[in-house]
Amino acid sequence: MQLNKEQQKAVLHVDGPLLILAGAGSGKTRVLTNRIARLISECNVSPWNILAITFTNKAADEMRERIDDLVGLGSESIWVATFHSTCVRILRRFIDRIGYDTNFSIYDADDQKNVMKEIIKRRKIDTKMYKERFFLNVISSAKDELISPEAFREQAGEDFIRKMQADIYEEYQKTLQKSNALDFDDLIFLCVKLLKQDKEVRDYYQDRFRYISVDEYQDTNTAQFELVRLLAGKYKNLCVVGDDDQSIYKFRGANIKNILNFEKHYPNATVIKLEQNYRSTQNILDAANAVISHNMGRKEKHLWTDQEAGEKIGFYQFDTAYEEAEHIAYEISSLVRRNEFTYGECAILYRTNAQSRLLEEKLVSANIPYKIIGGINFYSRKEIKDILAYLKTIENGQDDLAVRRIINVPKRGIGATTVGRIQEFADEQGMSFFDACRQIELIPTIKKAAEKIRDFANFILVCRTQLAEGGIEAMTKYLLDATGYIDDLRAEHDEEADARIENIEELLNKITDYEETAENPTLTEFLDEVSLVADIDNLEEGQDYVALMTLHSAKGLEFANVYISGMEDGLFPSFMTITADDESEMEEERRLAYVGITRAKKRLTLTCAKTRMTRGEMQYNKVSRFLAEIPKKLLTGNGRQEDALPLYQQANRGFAQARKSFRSEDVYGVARTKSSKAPSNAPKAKNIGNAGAAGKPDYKEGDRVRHPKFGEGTVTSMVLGGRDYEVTVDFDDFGTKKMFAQFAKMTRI
DNA sequence: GTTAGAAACAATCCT
DNA sequence: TGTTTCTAAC
Repeated sequence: MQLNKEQQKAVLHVDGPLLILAGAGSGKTRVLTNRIARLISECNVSPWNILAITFTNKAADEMRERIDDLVGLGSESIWVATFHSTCVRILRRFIDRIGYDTNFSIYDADDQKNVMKEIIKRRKIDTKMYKERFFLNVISSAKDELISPEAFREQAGEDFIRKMQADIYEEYQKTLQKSNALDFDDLIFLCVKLLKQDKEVRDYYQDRFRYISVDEYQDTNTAQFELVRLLAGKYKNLCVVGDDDQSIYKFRGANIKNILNFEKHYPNATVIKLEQNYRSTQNILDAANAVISHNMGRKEKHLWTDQEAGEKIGFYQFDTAYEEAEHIAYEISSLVRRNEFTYGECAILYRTNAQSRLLEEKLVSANIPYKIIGGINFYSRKEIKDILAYLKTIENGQDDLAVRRIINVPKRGIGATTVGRIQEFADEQGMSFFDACRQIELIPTIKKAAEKIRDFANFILVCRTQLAEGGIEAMTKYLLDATGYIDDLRAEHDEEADARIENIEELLNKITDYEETAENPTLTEFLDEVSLVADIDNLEEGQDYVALMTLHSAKGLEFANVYISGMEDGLFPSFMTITADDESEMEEERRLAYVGITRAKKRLTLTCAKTRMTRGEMQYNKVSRFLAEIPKKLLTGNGRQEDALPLYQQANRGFAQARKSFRSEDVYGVARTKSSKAPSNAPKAKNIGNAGAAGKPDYKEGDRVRHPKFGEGTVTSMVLGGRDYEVTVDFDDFGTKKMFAQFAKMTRI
């Protein structure tokens, strides 16, 4: 495919700041990659001097691949990375210049919460009034805005609450520093601090990165803006790509002004608009344009396509969310059967992760292969976090949180009281928790547990030797063996434990894979990679399954056939948005709708339900107001736009209070009953996509089996059809179901 | 110190 | 409804 005029103009631009306003589906990645390739082949730029920043690893990998294809030899020295991994790489080299150790740990949301919990306990703050989340949010937005604890205190003045927040921010930051740990926001914040403070480091990177590109620029926050400004400070060969209409990350500090005011920040900037859409049909594009046109204060764009109108947009309304999910599953099933789409071409999008459950259930019973992107990250599962805490302890003994997590896992008879005493001693002496463990005989209050603690500390030291001698994989295997972690799980003999074992094996695979592919594998680097994976990174292309994800995760992706479910006022736009007295929040929500609609290439279906269970409560929602914004002639299906709040009433804020909400008992007059005893909270072992290798199932006709969703049942028939067994099971609580063995995660009992 | 069962609480969206 | 925290009993 040829580049169009505007695309060419962007590709040919070499020196000076460049802003590319790229509408949805306008081929921005092509432009970015082609421009970089040309810099090298035509303009004599060394690959070593090029930096390309993205937001997700997936985007980075994709860009890397495409650049590799274009550039060939030498492309490996181009620095293509996410904001966070870029900062980690810089900090791993130079952070010792600002008071941390270069083998710092990275704390995830869970770790942050634990740190905050302790601070709150120590300060005897009433958790009813102030929750951990509240303070963490305050701290996070402060860091996004590059406000240090000191600056925060200054700004607080005499305000009581602000002063309390300042105290907590300061203590939180001290705790992290003492553990030699950085949270996600620190990665950017401290990198900016380093570059600002240290001229030598700044000069080094400014000189190295002569050509910088930033993708999804509309999502940058103040800290990221500053980082880019510092890096590009010398040569100012900065190319940013973005679309203000797709700015959907205000809640994590994204500042839309970064893109809107680019020309002010970089006065001689060239601006290029990419307005031809190569992705969607005219109808889809018309709907997207109609919705987004209700926003004020955007950069005017005229997205157009030379594709034909295509199918109308489906709009379906159901009585319950149950039926909604059923319909989607049924439709996908028949479209695939008629060879109109493959599973891999279909995606189901929703506003909140919680909506995935129902959809999942219906896809399972319709035998549709699927993969849920997001929800619980693989690396935040209990068993994985345990093992990683061991690895972190081995890597960085100062990481108190990691040490305390595993000191009694598996059970070593070291309880909360003992841990408390060690911590107390460590605090008094100003040493780390692990160092206190190593000198346990100095702690007078500990007698009985002393030996156990000594054993634990010695064990960690042995692991360190193992690591040095045999590498990560060998050491981890030794560790699992010596602690009996897997044996303990195996002894539990239930499917939940089995799933955990599988997850650990998966982790081992990742370690092996890492050690085989990395140039110079180190435990630190492995832990970095693990800490920085996003859910969306797990979506593999070319796999034949339906993708389920939130609208946020879907940004940057495209699918031939897209469903947006839960198009209801109160869900999408969210209840929070409707009740907030801030029109800009509604605009952000509308941009999210725009992002969702523009994901579709050929076929788009919007669905909603009149009733929906949320947190055990029955909710009655109107049709989403965004549906009222789509011209009627573009729609087909049983949905009634009239059931949405009419446009002229949408400015009226009073109605939110009138929303009705009953407890389910009140509606049906029945108490809630316990359903089947199948543990629905069992960790989902592996997602369907990986299950392909499964051979013959270990059950046969007449066997009793257990299914994660449907509980126990009896196998009534098993037929080999196509490439997999078709199993029919008579479930005790759910009746008879027919499914493919490969996708039904059933075990014999 | 450990465990199970009950009570309390909670969800936007993400690197 | 699903998950975390609290409490009591071993």
